[in-house]
Amino acid sequence: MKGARKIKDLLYEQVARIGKVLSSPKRLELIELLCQGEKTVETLAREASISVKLTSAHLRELRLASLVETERQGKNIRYRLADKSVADLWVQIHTLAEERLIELQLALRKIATQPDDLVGNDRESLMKAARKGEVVVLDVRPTEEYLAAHLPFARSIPLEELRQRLAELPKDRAIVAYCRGPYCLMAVNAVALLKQEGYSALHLRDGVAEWAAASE
Amino acid sequence: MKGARKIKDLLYEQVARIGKVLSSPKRLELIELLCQGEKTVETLAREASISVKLTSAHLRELRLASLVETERQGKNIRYRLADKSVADLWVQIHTLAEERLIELQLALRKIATQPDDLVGNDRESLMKAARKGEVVVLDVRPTEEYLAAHLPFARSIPLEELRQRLAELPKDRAIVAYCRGPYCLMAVNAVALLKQEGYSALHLRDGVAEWAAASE
DNA sequence: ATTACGTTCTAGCATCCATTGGAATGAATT
DNA sequence: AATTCATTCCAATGGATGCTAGAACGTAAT
Repeated sequence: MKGARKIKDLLYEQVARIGKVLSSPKRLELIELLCQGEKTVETLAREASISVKLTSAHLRELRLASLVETERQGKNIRYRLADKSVADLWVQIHTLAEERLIELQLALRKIATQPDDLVGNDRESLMKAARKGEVVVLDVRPTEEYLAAHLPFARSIPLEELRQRLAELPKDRAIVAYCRGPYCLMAVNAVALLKQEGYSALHLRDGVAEWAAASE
Repeated sequence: MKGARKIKDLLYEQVARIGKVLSSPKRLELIELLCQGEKTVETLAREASISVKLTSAHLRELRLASLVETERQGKNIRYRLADKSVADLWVQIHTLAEERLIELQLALRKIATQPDDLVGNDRESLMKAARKGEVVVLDVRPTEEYLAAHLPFARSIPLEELRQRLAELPKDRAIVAYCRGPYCLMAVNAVALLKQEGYSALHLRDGVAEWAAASE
């Protein structure tokens, strides 16, 4: 019985390794980016606004905790989440943070579109409308991310191309834009642009990870 | 657009607050203990094998992250999880750790009962058997924890009293013992004792938190 | 009043972490 | 051979964290 403490300490210490990995904002951002699909270090560094070297160091931590895997592809090294459960954990932890942390709620309110423009509570009815063609679900992420995974019935127009490709969208139906998730600003910007141009646009906070985690 | 980075940094930083809280083994242990029900600081300190003062400091961190709540009750202050989602997060993070970390798998194998003695994959059939009375589901945690919550059809015999109360258990049926979860050694000890005394005993790794998280 | 329970403050110690920079190395493409 | 992508090593900085300890303080039961 005397060794019980030692064993327990060992067990909790191992779980805490996962917690440690989740304790860095930059690593969380990298995880969220990897939820969108495989990416190279360069891409991750650019999209997370940090140096390649620091990105490499953070990815190393993620790799040591077996949360991500790597694969060489020509000159590049591609990173991906080791398992869907990692994406689920990201969704769960950021959802819990949004529920519990008032500071986060306030910060999110600042970037939010008008509350009226939010879609979210009823995934099923959204899908039903999308299936019937009553709404257009619009994926404004970069094309590669759309190709890696996207919501059912979603069309792809990357935010960068949106202004030139407005003609592809109907003005007589609601357009529901989404991006990487609630901390990504692309959909917010897309909605702002669309409304300004006379479209009826709504904002879906979910990304593919949130959507997948909810449909289980 | 220039301020986008700042906003994002702020958002991920908030989520990282939750990660930070989960990065300490002792805090994880406290969370697991609180999954068993409300507890006083003294109790938590004793059961986590740390000083009251350090316990207080860790609980403070948990409180600042809104993961736990307190309530004064006479001389004592009782802590409880702020929400069921905190218990769910604990289950998810330790489950993911068990999936991804080989070191944790190895450590768990050391304390495991014989693999034959493990129950787990099929909660439904276990419950069906328990309902029919074909097996006895035995909760070996302290009485207060049993009273706070327990598995369906479970009987309570705290590990400390088990040896004296063996007569209450049938020898012609399987006894499935559980405790606080996979990192708690009480059920392992109970199974060892029961088998030694001629009972057919099995070990259920789940605790009430794991069970609740799975039935959603 | 005394006691028990718990928090807070101060202080100190050791440790780890994030970040940056420079330099070197490896692996694969061109 | 030169270039690109990525990791690694070294070093240094600043800051945060875990733990311990002593003392003071607040709250409520007895």
